[in-house]
Amino acid sequence: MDYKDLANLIFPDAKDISYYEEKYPKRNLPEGAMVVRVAPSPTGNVHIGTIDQALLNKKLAKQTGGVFFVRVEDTDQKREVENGIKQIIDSLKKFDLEPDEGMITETESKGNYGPYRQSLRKEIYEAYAKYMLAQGKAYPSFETQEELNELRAKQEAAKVRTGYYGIWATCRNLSVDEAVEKIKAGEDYIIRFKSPGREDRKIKHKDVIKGNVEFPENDQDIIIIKSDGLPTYHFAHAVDDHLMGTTHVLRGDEWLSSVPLHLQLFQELGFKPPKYAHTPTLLKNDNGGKRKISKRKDPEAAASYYEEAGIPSASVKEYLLNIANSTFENWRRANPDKSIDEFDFQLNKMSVSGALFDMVKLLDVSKNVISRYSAERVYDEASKWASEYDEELAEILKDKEYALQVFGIERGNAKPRKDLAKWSDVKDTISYMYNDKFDKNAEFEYGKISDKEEITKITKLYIEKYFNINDDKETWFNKIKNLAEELGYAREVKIYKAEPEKWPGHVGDISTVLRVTLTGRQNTPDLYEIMQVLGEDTIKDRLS
RNA sequence: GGCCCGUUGGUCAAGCGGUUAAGACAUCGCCCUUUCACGGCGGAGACAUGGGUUCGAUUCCCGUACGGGUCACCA
Repeated sequence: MDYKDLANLIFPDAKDISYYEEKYPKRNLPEGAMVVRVAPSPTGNVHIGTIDQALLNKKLAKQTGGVFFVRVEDTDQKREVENGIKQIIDSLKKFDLEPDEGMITETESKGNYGPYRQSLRKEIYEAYAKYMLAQGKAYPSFETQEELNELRAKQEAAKVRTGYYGIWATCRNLSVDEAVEKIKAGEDYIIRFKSPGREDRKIKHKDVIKGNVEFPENDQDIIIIKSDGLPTYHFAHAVDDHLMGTTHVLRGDEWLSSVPLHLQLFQELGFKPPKYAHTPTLLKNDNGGKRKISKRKDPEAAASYYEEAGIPSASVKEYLLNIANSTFENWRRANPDKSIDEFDFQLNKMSVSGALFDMVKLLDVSKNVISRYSAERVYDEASKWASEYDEELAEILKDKEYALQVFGIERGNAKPRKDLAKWSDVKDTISYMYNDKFDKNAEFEYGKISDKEEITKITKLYIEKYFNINDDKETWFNKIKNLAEELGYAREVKIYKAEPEKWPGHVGDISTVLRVTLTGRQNTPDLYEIMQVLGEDTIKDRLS
C-alpha cells in the first residue's frame, strides 16, 4: 500500500485535478488586470466591512479592466443562517456593488468559474485533497474532538505552543498501512495537511498594504477536510482562488497571521499564490478604548443599519473611500460632480492601522453628498426610504409636485443647502411646509419680539399693507424693511447696530416674527423661497 | 502567554533625515447674512516613551509602554 492507494481508498470517486485545471482555464485578461473577490459567509447581518471590501475590490477590478466576483463561503453549516445568501446579494445591490461574477440569487450565479458557493464545490476540494494525499502531502487524522482537547490541555500545562504539529502530530507518522487499517475498521477521520514547515525558520512576505512582514514558518498540520466532508477556509481559499484566477486577495487584517500557512498551501499544491492585501480593521470607540467593530455589539456594524437610518449608500461609500485613501477628500473637493468611479483608488496608499469609525464625519460627508443631489433625486430617495421606514413621511411626500418645490428650496444653486445628512432628517426639516402638519395655534418660541400683541400687530400690518405673492425677492425684502420702519424699528441691521438704544429692534427681528409665525421655528431656509412655495392662501392663513 | 501588526491634535490623516509638522471632521471666536444651513477668516490642539545611529531625528535601529490581531473540525 502506498499513498496512492490511501488516496483512492479515501476518495475513490474524486476526479483527477487535471480535469478542473482544464475546466477552469487561465483568464484571458489584459496585462495588469486584477481579479478580485469578496468572500462572505452567509451568517446573517452583512457586515459593513464586507461592503467596504466589495467597494474597494470592485474599484480595483474596474480600474484595471479585471473581474470582481462574489464567492459565498458556506462551509460552516452550523453558523449558516436562513436567507444568508440573499442578504449578501441584496446588500451588495443596495450599495450598487454588484459583482461581475458570482451568486446573483440564492441559487443562481453567473460566470464561468463557478460554482461560486463553496458547499457546491465539494467534489473539487476532494479532488485536490486526493491529489495531496497521493503525494503524501496530506494524511488522515483519527483524533476525536476530546482527544484534541486533551492535547491542547497538555500543551498548555507544559507551556508549549498549542496545535497539531511536530511531535504532537501523532497521526502524521502513521504508516499508510496503519491508516488504511484504521479506516477499514471504521474509525472517523479528517484530512490534515502535512506541513513541511519549521517554526525556527522565518519566511518573508510582502503585503501590498502592510509592506514587508516576517513570520516563523507554519508548521501546523491544519485540517483541510473536516469530518463533514467540507474543506476548512484555508484549503478552500487556496483551491478556489487558484481555480478562479484571483490575482489579489483583499481581506481583513485578521488574516495576516495565516499568510505563512496559505503560502505554504499554495506552494504544496503547486499553485501560484495571489498577492495579499490586508486591510485595516474598522474599529470602534469603546469606553475610551478601541476595539474591532462587532456585529453582535454594534448596530453600525451591520450594512443594513445605514439604510434604516436613511444614510444614502453613496454617502457610506464616500466615507469608506475617505478612510481607504486620504487623497479622496481632496479629489472630491476638486471634482464635486464626478462619480466616485472616476477616483483613482490606490491600494498601496491605504492606511496600515485601523481607523475608528466616525459617525459624525460620515454624516458630514453625507450632508455634502445630498447637497449635490437634485430635488428630484432627493425626492426619489427620501420617498423610497419613507415607504419602508416612515409611513407618515411617505404620506407627506405623496404630492410629488409640491414636494419637489419644497426640496427645491435653496437647492441646485452654487451654494446648495446642507442641512440634510440622512433621510430621517427630512420629516422634521419640511413638516411646516404642510398645513396638516402645522399647528398655527401652537406656542412658538419667538426671538427678541415675543409680545403677543406686538406680533399680531406686525403680521396683521404685513398682510394688509405689504404682502404680495408676486413680488420679486428684492421688492419683498424692501417691503419688510418698510414694515419695520413703519412700526418704529430700524430698517437696516447696520443702522441698528450703530445706535442700538435708538430702536426697539431691527428688520431682522421683524423677519423673525414673520418666520416663526409662518414656520413655527426661528431657523429655516430662505424665507422668501419658503413663502413662494407655501403660496398666498397658506401665508394669509398663518399670518392672521 | 507565544507570534504578528501598529502608535502624528478629540477623530481621520499628510509626512519617507533638515517643514513655522499639511488638510478634513469636531470644537472655540470673528466676519458675511433678515434667522439657520452654507461660505470666509482666525484660535486652541499632536509626533507614546527611553536609549542609540547621525552634524541633525516625527522620519532609521533597539528596548519599554499602550492598542489591535491571531493562536478551532469558524470564517
